[in-house]
Amino acid sequence: MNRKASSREEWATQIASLDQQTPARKEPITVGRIVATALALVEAEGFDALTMRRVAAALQTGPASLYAHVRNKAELDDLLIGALSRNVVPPKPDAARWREQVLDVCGQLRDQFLRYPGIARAALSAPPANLDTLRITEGLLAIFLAGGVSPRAAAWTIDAVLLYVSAYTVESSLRGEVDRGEVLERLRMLPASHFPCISAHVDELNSGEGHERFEFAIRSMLVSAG
Amino acid sequence: MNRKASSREEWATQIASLDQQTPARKEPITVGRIVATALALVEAEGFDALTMRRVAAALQTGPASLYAHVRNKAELDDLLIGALSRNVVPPKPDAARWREQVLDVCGQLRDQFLRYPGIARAALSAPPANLDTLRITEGLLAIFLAGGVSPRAAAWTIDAVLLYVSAYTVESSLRGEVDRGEVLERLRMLPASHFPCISAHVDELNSGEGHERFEFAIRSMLVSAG
DNA sequence: TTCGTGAGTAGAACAGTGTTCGTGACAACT
DNA sequence: AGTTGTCACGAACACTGTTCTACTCACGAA
Repeated sequence: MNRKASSREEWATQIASLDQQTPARKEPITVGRIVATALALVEAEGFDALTMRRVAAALQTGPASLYAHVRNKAELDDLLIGALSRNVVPPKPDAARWREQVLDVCGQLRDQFLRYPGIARAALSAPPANLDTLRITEGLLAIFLAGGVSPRAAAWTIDAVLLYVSAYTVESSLRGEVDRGEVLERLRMLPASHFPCISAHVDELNSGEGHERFEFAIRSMLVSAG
Repeated sequence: MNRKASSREEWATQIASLDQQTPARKEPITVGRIVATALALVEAEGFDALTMRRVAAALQTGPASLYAHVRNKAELDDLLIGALSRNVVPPKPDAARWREQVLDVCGQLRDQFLRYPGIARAALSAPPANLDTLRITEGLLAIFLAGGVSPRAAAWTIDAVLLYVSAYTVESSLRGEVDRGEVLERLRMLPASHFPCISAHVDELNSGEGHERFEFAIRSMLVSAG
């Protein structure tokens, strides 16, 4: 009975394949296709929508099929931030304008993180030994050293800067959901008796268009070095 | 039949309550008890172990009971970082040593985050309008202003500093799991052909005992201000 | 040509997760 | 004494990541 049923199913699939001019063999699943569809999913619906089932469904298969190419979801996250880091191209070091070059690299990374909302959370959880992110570290280190910064200060500043970029983009990603004016309204409601400084400077606290705060923060980490 | 069965159960619970000298009425669930058990859970097993079911089980009840006091898990997270922020006490502003005071507040916050491993992730996702974290912002703002920093620079620097503390503690929390020597070993394996700067300064990249990197980063954000 | 063999493909299931529904019991006010 | 409303909570739903286990199928050897 079982064989008969399976032959019936096979028969049905053969009939169904008559409609497609392409051969019935489906395109094989590769790591590249998985990463590509995952990135598209995150770009469209955010990092929370990235589930193994969603990726598998987009590839017209079940979730189990992914585990032949990817060990974990953690590894998939890792691959994503790797693919994303590959889009960042560090400039050739120019000693005269090394601060601007650092700012440029950080801006590239920030834009990559913001393009895929919420993915920066994965970057914070990712192991620091990812080969593609190390390429960015290498590029930054070259810029710093060309700028005359001591190796130790360079290393520590790079660490701080990369950490800040991740944190900034994590926050910035979910600020998109919440209305920003809402925050300002709540700050205005604070009683001056308990929050004198905040009440007095609520406009300054909420100021900063675009990425002004971002560039301010990065620059402030660079002035001491060198 | 149903009534008979329920009366039987009631009879059984009455008999069971004979053993306890405390009255059968269980201690009521309150927000405070929920937060306290949640904090204990995070302190002992980390943020990933914090689930509604685990908290409910520790309170000897089902998960549904929590939702009468807490809207969401997100709100519970918020309450946790609020309770944790209440442990940070900003010093009375002293214009002469305002930088050290900022470092002190950041250190307090860092230690709180590290005491409850992984909870900093919740701090990054939390809305910025939390009343207890605003208390810290207020304290910092007072210190900055007393130190003669302009309101705008103060506001932006506070933002950057708090973001960095969260990111630092997030990373530091999971570095506890992975062996640190492992990272160093991987860095040593990098080919100097592709990673000349990293290979040349691998020791500097891995240096920094205790919270040296932390204090370096915070200080570097403060030198430009003022 | 026939027969394994081994890699790639998935369906089903498991142990979790956050959250909601509806029932039930208790305390307090009328 | 009766009613009301708040709190407690078992059961269930829709998810999540992950694994087990069959099953297909191209490819190389006898």
